[in-house]
Amino acid sequence: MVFYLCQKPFVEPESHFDSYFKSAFTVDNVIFGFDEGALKVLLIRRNEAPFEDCWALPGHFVRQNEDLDEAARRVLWEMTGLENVYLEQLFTFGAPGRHAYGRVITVAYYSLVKIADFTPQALTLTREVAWHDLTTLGELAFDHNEIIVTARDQLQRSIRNRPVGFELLPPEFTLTQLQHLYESIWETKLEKRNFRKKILSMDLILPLNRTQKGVSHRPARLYRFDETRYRKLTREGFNFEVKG
Amino acid sequence: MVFYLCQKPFVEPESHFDSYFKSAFTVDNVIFGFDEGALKVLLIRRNEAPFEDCWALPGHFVRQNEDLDEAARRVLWEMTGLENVYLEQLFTFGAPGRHAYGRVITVAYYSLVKIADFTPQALTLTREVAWHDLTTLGELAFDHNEIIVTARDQLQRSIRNRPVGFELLPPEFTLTQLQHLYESIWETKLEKRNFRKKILSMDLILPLNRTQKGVSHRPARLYRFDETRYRKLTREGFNFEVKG
DNA sequence: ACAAAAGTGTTAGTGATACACCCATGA
DNA sequence: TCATGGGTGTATCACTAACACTTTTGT
Repeated sequence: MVFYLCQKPFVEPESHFDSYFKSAFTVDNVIFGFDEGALKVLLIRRNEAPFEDCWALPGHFVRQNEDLDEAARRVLWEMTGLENVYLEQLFTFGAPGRHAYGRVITVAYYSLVKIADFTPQALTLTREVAWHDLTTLGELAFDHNEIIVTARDQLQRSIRNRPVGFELLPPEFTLTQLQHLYESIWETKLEKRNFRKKILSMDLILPLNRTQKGVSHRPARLYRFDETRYRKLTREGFNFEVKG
Repeated sequence: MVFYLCQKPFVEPESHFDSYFKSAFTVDNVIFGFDEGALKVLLIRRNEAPFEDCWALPGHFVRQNEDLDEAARRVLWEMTGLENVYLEQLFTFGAPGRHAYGRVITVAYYSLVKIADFTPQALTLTREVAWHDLTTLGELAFDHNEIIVTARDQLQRSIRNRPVGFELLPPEFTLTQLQHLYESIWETKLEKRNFRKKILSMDLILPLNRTQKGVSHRPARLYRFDETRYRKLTREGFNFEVKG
């Protein structure tokens, strides 16, 4: 038999704890977008040391009384102007020595956005903001290359069971665009007929009476994602799944 | 065209950063075990304020020059005597106010162990160590109940695609034990014949020429997990999957 | 009329589900 | 001999995978 006895703590720090309260933590945001058939990540060029002038993830220190999620949102907004972005916690990186000024661990967040919905702008602590193609990234500040690799792995896993792909596409898209999105994230080729059958059989994307404009071949039909229906099906136990 | 210019940082902290270096971080370990048909978690009774005498996850401060993974291993060992446990990072909890002595964020780790492999013992900072049934947990220190819920959700997801279940069972186990393990983690009932067919068709567990002892009914055959084969198949693109 | 991508149907095989009875052992 | 859980086979259905040709549009 186990007794649970759980009182409210005394607010009376003991002195031998003081030595632990000398660290800092930051948040770093990995924002993915998809454009011109390629996966992109939003980077900033730093305005301050260390790594001044280097490209880096938009990230900065968390304030003393700020929740982590809140800090991630604030920092993203302050550095790039992006607002109302759904950020998900990814992983925490805390190797000693990863920051030159002291012990700093960083909580990485990630998100998927539609590139057309935002016009990133260099604000605080930022010389420049730009979308970078994932396949041609150079060396970034701190351990940010490693963070991006982790985020990309996570993305590869998560598009399998959650319809996250739709978050990266414009509201109206063609099935071929969706297929290319999966192909570029997984770095594979998918079979057109089976992919379409699978996607359409879920009844999650609605055909519109509109088609692509300005292409020099047969224009493709446009579709949009039926989020309401997705939520309903999910409540009923439906499981989204696309195989690679 | 984007230029990447990424120099080594100067080690010259600027004074306006000082205010950020006043936080601490801890690691907390959620160690799951499985015994008597029920899922268990390893808890300690605390030896120091805050929450002295309360049950809590084995967790403590990370040292200044210690990697997070390393700290999790050390703390687990120091508090419970468990060694050589494979810990995986789970999530980071950082609500302001979660610790009475200042801003403390905690990186939670989790692991699955075979209960019989260890004899937990109360060491540093620990009055008592014990396995607790997950279904009858009382109120724990800090936000540890929330951390355990997160770990449990993660466990429910991860036993689907990784043969983690075998880590919780003794090296030799019966198929019914394995099925009960899945059932208690998912809180569902599975169909015996189909479960066995599915598991055996993967050729990952080897039948032994031994059976259960000391049961008052037909004794079940014992099996063991073929880890070598699992690694080989995984390299070849095989995907473990058990459906609920 | 040609180039370029859109769009579609069928078949064979594999895996999932649902279901009921006999077997081996200890008490 | 009875109670208890161990153990198996088959039929149906759903999904996956593999495959080639016709359609629509712009140039």
